[in-house]
Amino acid sequence: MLSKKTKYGLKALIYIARQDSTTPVLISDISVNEQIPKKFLEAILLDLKKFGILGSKKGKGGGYYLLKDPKTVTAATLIRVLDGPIAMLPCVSLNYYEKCDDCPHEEVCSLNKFLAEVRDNTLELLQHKTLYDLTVA
Amino acid sequence: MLSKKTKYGLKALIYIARQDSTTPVLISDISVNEQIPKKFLEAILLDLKKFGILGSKKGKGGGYYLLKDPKTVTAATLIRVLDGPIAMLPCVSLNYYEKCDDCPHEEVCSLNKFLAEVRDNTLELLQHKTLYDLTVA
DNA sequence: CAATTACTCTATTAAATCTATAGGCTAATG
DNA sequence: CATTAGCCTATAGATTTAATAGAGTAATTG
Repeated sequence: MLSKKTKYGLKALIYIARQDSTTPVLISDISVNEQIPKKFLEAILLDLKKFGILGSKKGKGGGYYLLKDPKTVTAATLIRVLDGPIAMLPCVSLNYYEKCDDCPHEEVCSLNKFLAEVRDNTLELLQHKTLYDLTVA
Repeated sequence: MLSKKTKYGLKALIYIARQDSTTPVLISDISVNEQIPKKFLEAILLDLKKFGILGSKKGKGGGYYLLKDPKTVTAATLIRVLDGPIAMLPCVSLNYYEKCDDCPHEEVCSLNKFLAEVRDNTLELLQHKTLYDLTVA
């Protein structure tokens, strides 16, 4: 299951992507309209800024805005940034790989093989769905 | 990500399914060979028993054994029993559905629509992979 | 029938993660 | 220079995860 952080983050991004891209969007605006706790949202947006997805502007007329074309931002990227690994086990993660303590031979572990298949299957979908797709759906 | 409980449970089931089905398998046997903390494993197997997947026998010659044909037990069922929902959000879960507090109109929520698609995609794979498949892979 | 074996039940706990809030600070605008 | 709005640090409650301890119960076997 995705964390609330991830759900909030995705909703916020969709919200921002749907607005007129020439003016920044207020945190409080998103908070009210998407029913996301404001302070929690602040932290999430800051995170998305650190990863280069959002930019921000302080002071009057400030707020958050997209740094990238929504058509180039995939759901896979967003979920990884917000939630972490997409894979079901660390030993099968492409971006957050970790060996299992148990499991002496990963190459012949049937669970590993199976979950790699699940990962590829999910990734195929997540990598072709963009933020833009989510704004028009 | 799957919990360790789930990983251990799946490994234990695969281990049991690979043994001669006429004699029960010892907890300690599984624990040693699959490197799973014994006490933790006890609780997991008990869980799988409650859900009717495993049966058990006490005393000498006792242990755990499958109650079902491995070809009829799907990965989807096992993950649900051990880990819970397969869906990425409660509002998109078939077996553990819960409405989002935020989100006034689920029908027009693009996140809901998208994650339902992800769920169907994953389920398609998980429902066709059986415990038997995992034992021979 | 008693000793042994092996699963069962209850309880507890340490650690990690998630969710959320508080309050002061800094930068931009007009 | 006052106001606006994001930034930073700290904290904290709740929940979940992972694991352990120890006594209890049922089945087998000699």
